[in-house]
Amino acid sequence: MGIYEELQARGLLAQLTDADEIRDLINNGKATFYIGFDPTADSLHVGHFMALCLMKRLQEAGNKPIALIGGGTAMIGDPSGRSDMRTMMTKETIEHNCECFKKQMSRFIDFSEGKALMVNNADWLLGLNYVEFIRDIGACFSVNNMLRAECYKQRMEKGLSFLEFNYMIMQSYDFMQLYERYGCNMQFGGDDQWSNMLGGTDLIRRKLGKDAYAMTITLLMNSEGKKMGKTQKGAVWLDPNKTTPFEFYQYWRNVDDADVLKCLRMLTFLPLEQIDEMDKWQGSQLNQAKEILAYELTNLVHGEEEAEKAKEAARALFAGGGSSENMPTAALADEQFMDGRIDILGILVAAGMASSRSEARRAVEQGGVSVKGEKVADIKTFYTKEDIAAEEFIVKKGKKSFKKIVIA
RNA sequence: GGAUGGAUUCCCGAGUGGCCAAAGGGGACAGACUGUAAAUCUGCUGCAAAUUGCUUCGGUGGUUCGAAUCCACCUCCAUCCA
Repeated sequence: MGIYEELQARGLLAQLTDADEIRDLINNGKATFYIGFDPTADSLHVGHFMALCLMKRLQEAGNKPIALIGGGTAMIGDPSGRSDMRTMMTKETIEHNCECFKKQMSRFIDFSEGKALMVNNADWLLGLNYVEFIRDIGACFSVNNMLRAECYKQRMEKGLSFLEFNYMIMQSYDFMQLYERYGCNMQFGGDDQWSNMLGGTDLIRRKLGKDAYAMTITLLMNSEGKKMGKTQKGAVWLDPNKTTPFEFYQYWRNVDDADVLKCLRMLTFLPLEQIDEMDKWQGSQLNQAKEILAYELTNLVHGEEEAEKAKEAARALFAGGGSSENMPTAALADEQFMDGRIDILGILVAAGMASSRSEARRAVEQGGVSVKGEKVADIKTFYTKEDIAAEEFIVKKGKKSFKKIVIA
């Protein structure tokens, strides 16, 4: 089975410009491909993770990946899949984000000995001369065609600025640059990138008279059709300082029944036979599959040690037993105590389990808070430093939110 | 540049002088039921020293005893015309 067939079996392939040609290229290690990452935040998230996995798989199959960091395109902002305009980022922020991306990517992709490249499109985009550029490149794009592209259609109602309208052209130009500079003949990306990617293959055909290919991977959607990897608090990040390994683990541990197998196939590197076996599991047995999913992904992103810790902590909290050693912890500083004591609302806020005392109050009043396994009935319950230091002080809010409280 | 419509709380959206911390829905959070799932039902959803007080309805001023609501100017957005 070639890599193409494997990707297909995992349900990753979405749209391809030329299936036969692409199969031949990637199965035989003849592809030099690129995936673009726009540095819109200071950490990669789950969406990027899929792309990184794809790079890794293809690299292992002998193809050469180019990670393109969009230091230039980020100045514009991709309107695809957006209902509103992106906030403009400063150059400094973008540069900082680029640095963060580089670090995180090297965990997944082997950049040694020219096995992979990392480039920044700021290198060729920022120095462009406007008039030259639109004469040379802009002439190749039909506005009529562009407006028909799905990514702009959605924006026609809410409004689209000329700035963002240019995004497709920039991305197409990137592809052409990479083709000329590094012989890059393929572009991969999320399915929402399809029209931008086609712009690139078209441009290469028009300007260079050469063929290049594009392929998109399925976006990871849950059974309700929403993009996965987002929580109410925002994205699920790969940076442990933004999303702790425990939170990361819990995110996957809690996916819907309907989504577990899909996630296993698309995100993990487990052999397909093993996943097919799990496909037969039903009902509460799926809980095991979720544990495997959570463990595997945490292992990939944060390493085995963190994955073990997260698993241990989760078992301690939910299944009883296990050690509480690795449980998420919040430390209270001296100034958070008044006369040597602190009330339950203060603890909840200090531990980040409630965003305001009002919110904490509601949680307590509704019977959702317990300390050391006992429900807290009164919002005026106080604890002294000694209470907290004496034995393990575990605060639980709701069913899934736990923190071990310690004194700083 | 001109005409018209618009900006309300996490989101959508009602409110057009006091009865408004602001209907309704969604989401989130908490409770019941469960398998750390889904569905369902209930509660709850600005902040706080909490039967009270304080700060919110794009911005800045004004009218008024009293403004999300009226007036002026400004900013941003949409639609049509150029």
